[in-house]
Formats: sequence, structure tokens, C-alpha cells
Amino acid sequence: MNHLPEQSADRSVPTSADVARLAGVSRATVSYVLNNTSAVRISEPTRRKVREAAESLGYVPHAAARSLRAGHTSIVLLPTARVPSGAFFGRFFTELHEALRRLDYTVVQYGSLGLGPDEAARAWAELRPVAVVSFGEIALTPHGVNVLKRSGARAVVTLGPECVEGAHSLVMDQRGIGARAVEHLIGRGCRNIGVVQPEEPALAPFSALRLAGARTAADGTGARVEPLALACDEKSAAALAARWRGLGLDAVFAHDDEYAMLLMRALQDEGIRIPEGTAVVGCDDTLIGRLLRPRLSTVHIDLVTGQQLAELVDRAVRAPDGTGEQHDVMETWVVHRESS
Amino acid sequence: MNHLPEQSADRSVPTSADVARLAGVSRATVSYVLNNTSAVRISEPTRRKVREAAESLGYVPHAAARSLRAGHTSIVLLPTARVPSGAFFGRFFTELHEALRRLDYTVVQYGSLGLGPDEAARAWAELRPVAVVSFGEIALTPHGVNVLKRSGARAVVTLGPECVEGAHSLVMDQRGIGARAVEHLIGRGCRNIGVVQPEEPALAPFSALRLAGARTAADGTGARVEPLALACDEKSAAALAARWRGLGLDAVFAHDDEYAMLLMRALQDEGIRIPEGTAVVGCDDTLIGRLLRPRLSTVHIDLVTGQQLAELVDRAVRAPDGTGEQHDVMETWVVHRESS
DNA sequence: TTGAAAGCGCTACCAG
DNA sequence: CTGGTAGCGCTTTCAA
Repeated sequence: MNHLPEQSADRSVPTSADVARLAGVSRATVSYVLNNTSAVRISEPTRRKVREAAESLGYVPHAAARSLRAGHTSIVLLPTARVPSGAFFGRFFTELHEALRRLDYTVVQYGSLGLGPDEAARAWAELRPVAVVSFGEIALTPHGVNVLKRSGARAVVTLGPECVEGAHSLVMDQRGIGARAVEHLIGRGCRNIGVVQPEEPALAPFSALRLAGARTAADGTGARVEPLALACDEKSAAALAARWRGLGLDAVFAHDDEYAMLLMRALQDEGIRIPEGTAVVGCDDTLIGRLLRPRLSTVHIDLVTGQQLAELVDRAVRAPDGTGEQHDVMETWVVHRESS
Repeated sequence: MNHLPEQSADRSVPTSADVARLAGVSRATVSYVLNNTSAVRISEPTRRKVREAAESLGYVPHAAARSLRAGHTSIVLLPTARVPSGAFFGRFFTELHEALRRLDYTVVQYGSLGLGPDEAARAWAELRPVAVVSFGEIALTPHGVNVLKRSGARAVVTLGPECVEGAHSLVMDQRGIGARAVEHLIGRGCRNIGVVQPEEPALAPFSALRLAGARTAADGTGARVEPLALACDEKSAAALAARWRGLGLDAVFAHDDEYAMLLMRALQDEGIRIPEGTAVVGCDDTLIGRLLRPRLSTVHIDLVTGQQLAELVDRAVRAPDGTGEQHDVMETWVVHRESS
């Protein structure tokens, strides 16, 4: 814990007691007025006095004290290791936020970079969230789920590559994504298929599984699968493209649409035609892919909408006896365009 | 008392009192052991007993209770209305998160969609953050800053289009961005300049200011500035491109690189050559721009690094008497490539 | 209609 | 070395 200077004692933060004193009433009355408690009736003049006192002091209730007293929070925790980049997660996140807010939850994205899975779960549990929606950048273990539930979380939802015991899991089958791409490429007659492995560490868990799925799909078909390290910059792409002909590949699954754009450009600059020389498949079905020429074939992931997920969370929170554990797998399929 | 197995679905959340009871010590001792308080020395056997009891109960301290007692939190609040999209903010955010974590802050992104500026400031103040770093998607008013400071925030930093009184402001001069783009285009001989106005509401405050800056730059030069509504999808872009020749424009500032890519593609599909027929300038200097053909000219914004911003926050928090209010304007300049 | 007081979980002071 | 205990700010029951 870092040692912070004491908060200004001179201009200290006003409490409900200060409001009560200024309004000439008790703390209880202040609470009743400011929370519009319907169980008790407070006279209009008193209400006004309290409101004015609160206003003039700049009183803001202390969320920690309130939730301590209440015994629960309305926090929905969205752990975020890396900020999900791109249009794919972006819209989803915004939707989810909005929907949860409409349901009167306090949405908190808690950054947990550099924590192990169980450390992270503990850190989240300290906030006593009523629900946790994890996006799989951080692995949530069964033990972690247990810690969260024991700390009072009424819903734990994971949206990741694998289902997690104890949590309501929405499985985004990363192996399946790799498999879909490679099956598609094999179907188009390709036999030597590169699979991009981004060097960005946050993407490693995804790309490793996609590679595994790609291998499974190629198994026994006579096709070859070749991992290709690639950083998200032009130099790296140019270097890869420069040794492309030596690799003897006729297709590549580029991890996502952005990497696909990067690599496609480098290959084109190297004089390699797409899809004749090399077929390219991206992932996420973003706008980029439709704007590229040739138009990019891509793996579409049928992500649940933010609204639906928010409703799922809300149902689990309100359910009488915890969440019925449930596992859904998201569909994935290839959108075939011109690059393959 | 029954010993609870790990997977026991116990209704009540264990507290430090439960740990104390199980370990046969007082709550104070539990606190000392689990916080490694150096002021007191606890015997090793006692420590072990406490640790084991905590472990077996799945005890997790209650952050709200702790910060209530401590009188302050170590929360740095990052309000996020819309999730900043794209590589531009993405890396910045990740950096900032990481750097703040290294400095032992609890980073909380608090979603405040659909709240007015003062409502939002109040909601943030309820969490008693030690610092707030606002990204200008939500306007922070001087009054809002005041509310936050009064609630104990020791640093309020805004990163937005304008400086905010009372806060440490990093000004990303939106007018200047529009002006830079238009000055550049005028310098390239363009006289009829479109300025894209994204239909996405979250971008409106930015694009309106950029348009204003564009107009100022064109004023008295004989150049004409024309706002162009555009949604972030192909249909909208195609529709705009279809009536392009009728607009009589010879240049366009496309708000950002993504809109530039979208519009450039639509114009090219319409048979309009770039830059000869129409010059295009984007903004943010992202990877996309370098991959496009022709390569995209763009307005580069010299954003502070996440590390630097984290250090700024930390300094302000630790400063003996609040933050010295300060205003910095970020530099912007045009990176000239092939599209203009 | 209002007030007094208990107590949420935790830490820090002060006795033993 | 360890335990008792006060009190952080708030809500809510019970009493006046």
C-alpha cells in the first residue's frame, strides 16, 4: 500500500453529519430526505433545508460507506487486461456498458494488468462486485470463480476460449476459429497454410489456440500448417513478405483483419498476387475487410450483443439461488470474399 | 463448528472476525498478520495459524471497509463514455493502466454513459477517487472539478479539447487539428474542401470543433469549407461518393484515418483519382494510413505517453497541497504522404 | 415527524 | 507479543 498524504484536514470532506448540523436536523433525517425514502414522511420545509444544506456544502455520499452498510454493491466488474482493440469489441463494450447502466448497475472496468489469474480474482473480490463479466484476456480459473462467489458475486460470466467450471461461460471457440479458416483454405485448394502468431503477448492465448485448431483441421488432409511470428508493424510484415517465396506457402490465416491488412499489403508490395499467389483469411469481419482490395475473406464470430449479455447478468443476479451454470458456444463461420 | 469444505456454498461472506475465531486470535492480530504490519511483531506460529484460517475460509478483505477506515482510497478513476476506439487511444490506455498499476493505484474505468457533466462528476465523487483522469468524451466543468476536489480527489486531469478551470488540463486542440488539415490542403492548391462530420454522436464534440478550426483556417483565403455528414459504414460512404462530382470539392478532411479509408475507397470506386481528383487527409497517424494506397496524409497528434501521464498523476497526488493547476497544449502537425 | 443508536468490516491506538 | 476497542460514513429500526 502506498503512503498518501492525509487528505486535507482543513477543508475536510463533508459528511451527512455536517449536512445534518447545518440543516439543524439529525443524520437520519438527512438520509431520508436525500434518498427519498418513501417509508417515512418528512415535511416539505425540512426537506428544503436539508437539500439546501447538502447543496451548499457540496455533499456527496460516500459509496463505500453506503455499500458497507447495505451489505452489497451494485458493481458489475469488467476486468480488462488489455483494452480490447478494434471495432469488434469496441461496439460490444459500449453496448454492454449502456445496457448495464440502464439496469442501474455501476459498471467498473478494473484494470488487472500483470496479475496472475488467482491474484486477479482476489483483487476483484475485494470490491465485492455483484457480478463479474470476464473477457478472457485474463484466465478465470474454477478456484477464482469460487473466490468471487464466496465474496458475494451473484453472477460470474466468462467470455473466453474455454468454459470455466462454476461460471456461466460464453465460449468463443478459438480452436474452432483456426479450424474454420484452415478448412476453408483447404477447400479452396490450398495445401501450405501459414498461421500468423502475433508477437503482442496479450494475444498469445488466442493465437496459440487458433494454431492448434488449424493443425487439427489440417491433420490427415495432407495440408501443412506453418506458424508465422508477426509484430503489428510494417517492418515486421515487410521482413516476413521478403522471405515469403522461400516459405512455399499458398495461403495464410492472419489472426484478425488488421493483421490481414498489414500482411496483405506487404505481400502485394512484394509482387505476390492475392488470392492466386497466396490466399489470405482474416478474422472478426470488421469494416476494414470489406474496404480492402481484394475484399478480405474473414472468420465471422457470432458474438452475443451487449444488450443480451446485460440481460443475462441481470437475470443471474436476481435469480433466487445463484446462477444456473450454463455454457454456450458462439457460432463461427467463414465469410468468403475475394482474398481466398 | 463444522469445518467448511472448499466448495461449500455458504451464504455468508467470511470476515476478518471469522478468520480470528477460526484461528483462535483477535481481529487485530488477523489484521496485523494479513497486512504484514511492520510496527508489531507476531510470532511465526500465530502467523501460520492466521494464514491457514484465512485460506481455508476463502477470506478476502472488504475494500470498502478498508478505505472507509483509511479515510482515502488509491483509486484512479478513468471515466469512459465511449470506449476510445482504434489503435490511437488503445495503446495509450494500456500504457496508462500499466504505469498506474506499477505505482500501486487501483485503476477503475467507470462507465458514465448517458449522464450529464455534473451528474457524472457527482457519481465519480461517490467513489472517493484519489485522482481522476478524464478523456473529454464527457465534459468536465469547473463545477465538476470542484465537486471532485471537495470529495477528496487530489488530482484532476483532463485530456480534452479545451482547458478546464481548476483541473490540470492537457489540451488536444481540436480546432487546431481542423486548421492544420485545411492549411495543408490550401497549401497544396485546394480551394473546395469538405470536412467529414461523423454521425456517431460521441464524436460530435470533436468534429464540430475541427470544422470550426477548418473554417477559421479557410477564412480570407478564398477557399470554401463544406461539412459532410458521414456514417461509419459503406452505404453512407457510397452515397456520399455518388454525389461527389456535384459537390465540386477538390479535397476532404476525413475526421480520422478510419473515415478516410472508408471515404477514399468509396471515391476510388466512383472512379475519382486521389489526390488528383480529390485530396484526402485523415487524422491520428495510425498504421492504417501507411498501408493504404495512395498512402494517407494525416494529422499527427503528439499525445503524451501513458507513462508520463501516470507520473504526472502521481506527482499531483503526492504534492503537499493539491495539484498546481497547469495547462499544456499538445502539438499537432500534418504528415504529408501521397493522398494530398 | 424526528432523533438516538446500532452496526456493516476494517485498522490503529493503547493496555495488558 | 496480543486483545480490546473506537470509529470511519452511512442506513434503518425503534423509541419519543
